[in-house]
Amino acid sequence: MSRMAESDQLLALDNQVCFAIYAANRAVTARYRPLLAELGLTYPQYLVMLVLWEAEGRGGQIRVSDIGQRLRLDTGTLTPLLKRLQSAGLLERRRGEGDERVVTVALTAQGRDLKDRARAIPTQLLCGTGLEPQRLLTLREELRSLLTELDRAADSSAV
Amino acid sequence: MSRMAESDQLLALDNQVCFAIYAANRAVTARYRPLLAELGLTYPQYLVMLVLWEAEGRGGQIRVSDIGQRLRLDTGTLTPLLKRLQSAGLLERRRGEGDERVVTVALTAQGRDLKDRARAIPTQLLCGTGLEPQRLLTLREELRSLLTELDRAADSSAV
DNA sequence: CAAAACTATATTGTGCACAATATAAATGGG
DNA sequence: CCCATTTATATTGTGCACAATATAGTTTTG
Repeated sequence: MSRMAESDQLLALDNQVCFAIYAANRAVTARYRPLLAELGLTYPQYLVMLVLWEAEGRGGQIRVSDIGQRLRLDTGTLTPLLKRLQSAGLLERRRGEGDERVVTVALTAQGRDLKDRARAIPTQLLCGTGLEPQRLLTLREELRSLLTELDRAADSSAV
Repeated sequence: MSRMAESDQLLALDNQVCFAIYAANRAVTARYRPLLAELGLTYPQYLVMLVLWEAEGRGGQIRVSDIGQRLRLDTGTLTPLLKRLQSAGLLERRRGEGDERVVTVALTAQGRDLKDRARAIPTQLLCGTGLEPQRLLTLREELRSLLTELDRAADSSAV
């Protein structure tokens, strides 16, 4: 079939799982983009809002580092992103009373209300694509276990 | 189990396939980062080099738009990236002789030689993580078919 | 053949990601 | 108690992504 050397097959773009993930990730976020634009959100901002909406049921206060841990993002990403969400009026940032190092994030009424409009997003996305829910569930679990193994590998090679 | 409303389940972060892809993508590229740093490449630069190494077997000349089509990236991403690879001495960019609008990219000797060092990357990555090749193949195929269906959905809703 | 439409790349601006570093505050040991 | 260490966030700088627009060159069409 191919005249490529075996060692070259390992470098063929179509054989790279990493490229499949990379391309799929961008295709999926591109699919979200027009829907989220109606809410005035980017995709990473949407993920932060998901975390904040979840936190509502557990007191409503959450630290920047908690968001970072949940989304695996560092402050270099989150600080400016949260400031933009604050400018948009969706949340407030406050220094912790007890510990002055901590910054606590809390939704505003506007931020809470946005959840009602966001509820339509997952269904809209699914309907627009015609993807089978069961296949997506399988894919999600495989990606999750990939992530778990990458974490374990990273831990075992840590200093 | 959960006291969340059903409509809230759809917005739960852990139920989002999109977040699973997003997180997995960043974890995988993080895994590549130290290996690619030894070659002086970032992850997107590595992908471009894969395309160029493949093109070697077919004449060695490739247009910017060909790279863009293959990687699904636009010129706003590729132009500065290619300039950085050119500064690194890995490739040359030339205006097309026939059509002055076209920019052709060709590897330098140094760019071609880098392939020998890159061959170790896929194996190194696999060994470092202990992932089973068969599961990765399955995952890759599922991501590919997801991408195909997203493309079809995008086409059918196009103007 | 000239104007319009199209094509290929470049530029500009915004918003992530992440490394490296800075700053400030809390904590723990001598 | 004081200094070293640790912790939490912020800042800076580099490099993607992508929308919008610009520029230049080619093709099509009246």
